[in-house]
Amino acid sequence: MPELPDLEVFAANLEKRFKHKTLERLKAWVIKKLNVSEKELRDQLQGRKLFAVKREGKTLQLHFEGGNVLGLHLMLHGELKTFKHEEELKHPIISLCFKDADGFALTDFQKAATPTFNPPSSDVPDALSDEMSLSYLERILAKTKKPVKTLLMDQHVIRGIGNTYADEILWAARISPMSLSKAIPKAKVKDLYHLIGTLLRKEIAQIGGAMSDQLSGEIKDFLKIHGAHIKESPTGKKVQVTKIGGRKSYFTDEQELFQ
DNA sequence: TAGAATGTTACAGG
DNA sequence: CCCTGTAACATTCT
Repeated sequence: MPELPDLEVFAANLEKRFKHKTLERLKAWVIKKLNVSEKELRDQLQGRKLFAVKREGKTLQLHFEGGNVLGLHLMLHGELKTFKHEEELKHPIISLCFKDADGFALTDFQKAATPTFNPPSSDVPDALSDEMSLSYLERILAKTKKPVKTLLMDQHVIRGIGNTYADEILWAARISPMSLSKAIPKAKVKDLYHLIGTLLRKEIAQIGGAMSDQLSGEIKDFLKIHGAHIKESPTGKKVQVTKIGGRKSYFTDEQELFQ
């Protein structure tokens, strides 16, 4: 469920709760999408200390003592749930019990959320990484006829931006989400580039401030146009709705359509 | 109460 | 073969 800013906050909050704790027991409830056996996961991770939790694209990565990493992708409906007794979990995918702490689990009623042992590193730049340069954005936009929103959300091109923040970023940049990627003028691409970084970072700070130490939930308080309940943009223009790539998209006529 | 849900992927069609 | 758009996935919530 969460998008990049939420995941960033969850990563920080997982560290707050579990950093330096030893993983006592791991249980894989749904193994269909796991890239290794439950036994190998246990052999490699149980008894090890968690020393960092990072966000990479739309995944969380748990770094354990010994150099092994457990990646978690929440997909559309995945959630992190703390628990005292794992039998109480609804739709668990994988659960982790730590010494001298509660456990936490990845759950997903759709069974789509995926744990990955030692996820391979990616060449695709994360939206908040140094590799995400203006020249890179110019290059990929020039290459495609897809609507710009579709491109921003394409995880094979930029990692981390989802449906909600694609709308938010494009409204901030005053670019219509339906704009033909290659038709966007250079000056506008520059605006877009800077807004990706500043908007996401601002959102992380705001959500972080509002979340205390939560690991789940959605804070939509800071969204400006994405959401059925939002009728007007902050500048008082009517919010319009359409579907792009099968996903609801919110925009206003303040956003210029390039085609 | 039928439809929508912040994602990804396989597949169809051009 | 490359590019783009659509449907399916399984369940819950409104």
